[in-house]
Amino acid sequence: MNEHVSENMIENLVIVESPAKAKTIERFLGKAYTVKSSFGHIRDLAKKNLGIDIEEGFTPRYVVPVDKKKIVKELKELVRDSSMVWLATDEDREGEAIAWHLFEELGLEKEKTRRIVFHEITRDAIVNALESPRFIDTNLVNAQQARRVLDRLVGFELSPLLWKKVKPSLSAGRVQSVAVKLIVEKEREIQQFRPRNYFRVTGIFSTPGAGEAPARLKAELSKRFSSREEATAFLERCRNSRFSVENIETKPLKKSPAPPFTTSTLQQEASRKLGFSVNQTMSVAQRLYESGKITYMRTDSVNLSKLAIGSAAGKIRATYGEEYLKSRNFSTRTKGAQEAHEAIRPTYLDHATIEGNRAEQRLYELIWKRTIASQMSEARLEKTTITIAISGAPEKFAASGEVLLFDGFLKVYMESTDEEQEEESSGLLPPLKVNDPLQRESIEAAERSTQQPVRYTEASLVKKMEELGIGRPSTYAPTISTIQQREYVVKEDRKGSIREMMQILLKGEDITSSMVREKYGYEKGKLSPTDIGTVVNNFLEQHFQNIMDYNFTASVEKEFDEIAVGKLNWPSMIERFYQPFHSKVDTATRTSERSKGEKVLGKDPESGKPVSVKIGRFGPIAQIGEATDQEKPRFASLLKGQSLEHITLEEALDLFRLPRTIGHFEGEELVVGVGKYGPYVRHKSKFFSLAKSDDPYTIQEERAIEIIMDKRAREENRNIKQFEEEPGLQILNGRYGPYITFQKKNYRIPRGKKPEELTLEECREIIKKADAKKSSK
DNA sequence: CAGTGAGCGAGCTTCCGCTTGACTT
Repeated sequence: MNEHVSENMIENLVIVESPAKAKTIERFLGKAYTVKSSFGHIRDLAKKNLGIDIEEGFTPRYVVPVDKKKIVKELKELVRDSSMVWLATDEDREGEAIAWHLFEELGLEKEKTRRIVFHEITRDAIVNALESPRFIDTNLVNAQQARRVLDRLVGFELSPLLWKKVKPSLSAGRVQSVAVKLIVEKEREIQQFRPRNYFRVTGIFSTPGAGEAPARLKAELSKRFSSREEATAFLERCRNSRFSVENIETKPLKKSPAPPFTTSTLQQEASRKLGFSVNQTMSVAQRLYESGKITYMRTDSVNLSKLAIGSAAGKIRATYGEEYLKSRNFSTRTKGAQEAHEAIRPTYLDHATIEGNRAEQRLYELIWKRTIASQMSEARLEKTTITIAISGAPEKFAASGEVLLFDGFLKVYMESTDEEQEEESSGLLPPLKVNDPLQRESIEAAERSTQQPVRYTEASLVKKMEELGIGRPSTYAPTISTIQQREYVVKEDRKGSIREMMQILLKGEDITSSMVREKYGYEKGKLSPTDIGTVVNNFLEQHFQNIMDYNFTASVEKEFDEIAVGKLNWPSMIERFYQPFHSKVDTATRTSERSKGEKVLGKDPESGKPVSVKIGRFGPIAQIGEATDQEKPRFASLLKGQSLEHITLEEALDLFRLPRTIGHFEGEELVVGVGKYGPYVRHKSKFFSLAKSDDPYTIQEERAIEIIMDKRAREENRNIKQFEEEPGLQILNGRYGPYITFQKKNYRIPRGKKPEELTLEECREIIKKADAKKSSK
């Protein structure tokens, strides 16, 4: 003890993953504890040469990445001054590995190190944890190493193969490639889908009330007709039929609340109810977490702490009354869930709303409602179905209605679904008895079409991935960004089209028919594959069926579980996987052609040469002629929105009409083309982007000049002010409004200041302050 | 930054999962 006496001696150093968590725990623990965070993993496989010594039994080569050097140094210094180090990282595979990496990298001593875990951040949970320490679980760490090594081998052997066989800089991996496959397969289903039209029959009936006002009732026929003739024939038969109540069935119904949020369900509901992208949801949730308003937002657990359940109960009792309360805990059924944390819930359940920006308030409110509702009574309903008989016809009409007897949790929150509701069942039905006659008002046969499969949104893709056990709460959002960044998939809106559907109406004695215009196929923010996504997917499916199988992750997870309990040796598990995998990579490298998705569309009428499309080094291109010794083919990039799959010969030939000269201006040519950044007009070697509404094939000289003048006016407008004494300092108008630029750095103008009235002194002051603020951070 | 696409060769790209800054005019 004497060799190192420091005034800053720390009795206990506790290390957790997240700084926000560290702050909370420090509050619970006394002065004898210093709590720090590791900011996640502090070591990873080296990037060079796989980071794995395959020959040496897959020995991992771990390094501290540059952005972690600082925190590691800081932790090392703290460790030196500490009597006891408590590794309090999460109780799952990754958390155990983080603890082990800390132990190794910080050079901890076994006698001075304890490993503790807790699933919830409450005083009790933490105190209990401190009382029952253990040591690092090597088997669990090995399971993580196996997971890490497998992912590296897959990713770093498949990606370079794609660079050779498809296009540079592409990527493949256990998770992302399967996510892309889901989207490619959905698109295939949609292409194979053939809509079928049918007629749906609904009738409106009334009670021939004596005295009181007649009540109306809408009912649907149990049978659907596949043709206009059948539907009309049915209406003919109804013309003189009598209708009566055949049966009345009343059933009690219960609805239960959904469990509290996990990362995946939060992303889904925020997408459906608030229109947030998964990235947006995560960054808003991160802010709520950091400001202490919600619990941790990356979790697969639906568990609530006893404390939370108790305080939800108090809130519900006080606000809605005892009959609305039903405390319960949910259990997780998700594949591969590791449940290191609680569900996502408000830290303080008595706060129904919070301060913050609009997005934060809305997301918080959603989380609050979902959590509270999960602890509330079931809703009780009564569902009534009335069957209506038709004289002289076997078909029946049915009307159903739901009556809410007790709202329960519905008072607070109702989960939404991805499917569009066909038609909501009506509320209260009129009081009727069996055999009551009904007056037929009208019967309508409306033409409908079967729905094509629905494309994924970001959030519904996350749902699917979670179902398959692919990816983790911390990677859903990044994975979805990656597959869009690689341009495997795009998020798009579809305007939809109009179609005419027939409506046949029986009213009084007349049967009339009319055509009704109907919008269909409208989509917002749906994911669909690009050409590259499809080509890469087909290539991987052809050569690596096992990795592309939806069950691949589930089956390796089973083995990781066996490693985690010490029943399986991790290098031999990896060996068994790697042998056949690597030889497939080898085979594909040697034998397979470059996978270009090449397709011949036809012949160029001018030259008679073949016209084809394929994936080139820079993306999809069209080509006239073939590369031979004598000649070079002509190339043109496909436009945005065009695909190898759908492009026609005419559209491909059109591409070669660009660039074209459309006239002159100020004595120079006006040339229209399509470049990397879309359609442009070039004038005096300057480029001007065309508007979305301009078509490069038809645009005229006059409009091109207008675009040029517009741009010039905007540039003129860009300069607000300059100072003679300081020519490098300018006040400019930018995309986000006025700003100051000086020495390649930009500065915001404080609120309340008019940019054109700023003096040089004031500008210098603003810059000085901003720089000072920055360096202090 | 508004091309490119033949071929050579150097050097780069890439995984999943754990975390938050850095940027944010």
